[in-house]
Amino acid sequence: MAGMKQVQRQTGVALWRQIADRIREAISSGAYDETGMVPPETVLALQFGVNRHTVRSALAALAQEGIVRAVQGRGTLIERKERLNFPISRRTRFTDGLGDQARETHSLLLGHAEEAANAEVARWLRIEPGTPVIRLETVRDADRRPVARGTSWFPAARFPGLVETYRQTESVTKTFAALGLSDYVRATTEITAAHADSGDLADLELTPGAVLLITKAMNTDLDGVPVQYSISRFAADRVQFTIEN
Amino acid sequence: MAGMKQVQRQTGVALWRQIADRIREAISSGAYDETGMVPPETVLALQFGVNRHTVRSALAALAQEGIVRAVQGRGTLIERKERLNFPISRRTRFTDGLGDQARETHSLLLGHAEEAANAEVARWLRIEPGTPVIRLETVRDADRRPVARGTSWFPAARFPGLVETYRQTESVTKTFAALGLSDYVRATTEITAAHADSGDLADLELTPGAVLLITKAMNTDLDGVPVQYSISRFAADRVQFTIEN
DNA sequence: TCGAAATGTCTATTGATATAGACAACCATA
DNA sequence: TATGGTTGTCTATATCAATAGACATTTCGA
Repeated sequence: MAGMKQVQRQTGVALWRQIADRIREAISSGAYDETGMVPPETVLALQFGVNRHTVRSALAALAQEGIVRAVQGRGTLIERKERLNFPISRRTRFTDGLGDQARETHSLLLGHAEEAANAEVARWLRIEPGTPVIRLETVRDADRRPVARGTSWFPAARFPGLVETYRQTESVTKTFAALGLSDYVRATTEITAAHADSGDLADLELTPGAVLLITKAMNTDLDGVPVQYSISRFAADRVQFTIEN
Repeated sequence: MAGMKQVQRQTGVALWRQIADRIREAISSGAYDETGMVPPETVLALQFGVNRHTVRSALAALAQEGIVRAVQGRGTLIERKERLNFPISRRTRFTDGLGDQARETHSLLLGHAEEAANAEVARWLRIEPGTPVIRLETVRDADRRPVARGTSWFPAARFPGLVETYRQTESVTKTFAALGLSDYVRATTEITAAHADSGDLADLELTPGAVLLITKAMNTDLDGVPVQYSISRFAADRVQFTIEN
């Protein structure tokens, strides 16, 4: 069964990085749950058909991410393996959706602006291009680990003081409530995937080549009037989405 | 504005591949729609802060994928930029969902087997582990381009002759209809993202490091009894999902 | 306490990646 | 048809990625 877990050569992605990605995936899928450890370097080298030093480079990268910890004489221990689940439904809310999956969640406001809606934002919010909108740039953490970074736009006229309220509540739901919108629903969600860009790498503490799940979502009030359009970029190795119909 | 589009060095992902991924993304987002061409190599080299030869490696990779075509003396033309949209709803069907986005769709049956349900399949189909199930391995094309590869499981007792029917109809919906199940609904969809593995690279004609959207989906009959569980792996640069609530 | 098994460190060599510069070939158009 | 702008090709060099082998160090159990 040697060489079963194949890697590709000469493709612009270093073998050690491909192997790191495979092991990370294997860890989060529970493949090593019995021992709580990654197989020995020599075994992995045999499985992937590469030199032991190449495996060591991969494990060093995972150690850097805090996923594993090597102990001389014992082996390489798994430190962390969770993947958060986000339900997507008419009632989708970021923090509530996490439920008891995280003990602690935070939303850090990176920046904000009041600006004129561009064509895309105007289309989603169903307003005229050029209408004033408020833009928020946020990073969301769960248990001190960044999970997603996002940009949200809101019609400016409807939500005066939104920025300050959001900064205090760290919650869109609470901000809406404080500004007189007691309930809202998720109308549309688009999901794509892509590689992380340099901004993602910094904000989400990722390594290049990392995979993102990207959502474009629109929320409306109970009359169907759009109140929020947001683009969120999730670290794909930390989350999954669930849709119940 | 030089060096605006940043790339990361010494991270196991070659610069030319990072740049290829960025340009691919820029193309599909319509950034170069005005000219129908990629900017000149010297301009890209300046933007990314790399040598022109490095940009050429990236463009060569995109040409290999059929996304661009370089013409000496003129520039590098964009050949293809589409991204298919898959609506996910209670009525989700693969081929119908594509609507008029593709002129021609195919489903190639790679393999099939009758086997005992493992723990995961049993849980999703709500049957006892060990119950006989039929497994289908398929690759789906749209306009001659592979879009997704998938594995589906069906309760064997309920659908005798399923394999032969599917091979003829190339459609789950038509197969169900032929076997007496006139209608069904999508109950649950889980979405994750990951890097392509070696099987994906071959079946979907991808290059290593490519990004996949992965769905685990369960369909039921109108009484809520599971009739199909499937894991599908979509080439992320060719598709997006839309959820309407 | 010895030995097996595991990670840590070092040297050396080869091939892929990236930079640098120069010039050829080709296209559109003024 | 001359020119500027573009892609194509070649040489040379430095650095990173990967292989190979040897041996040290640590842990754990027989």
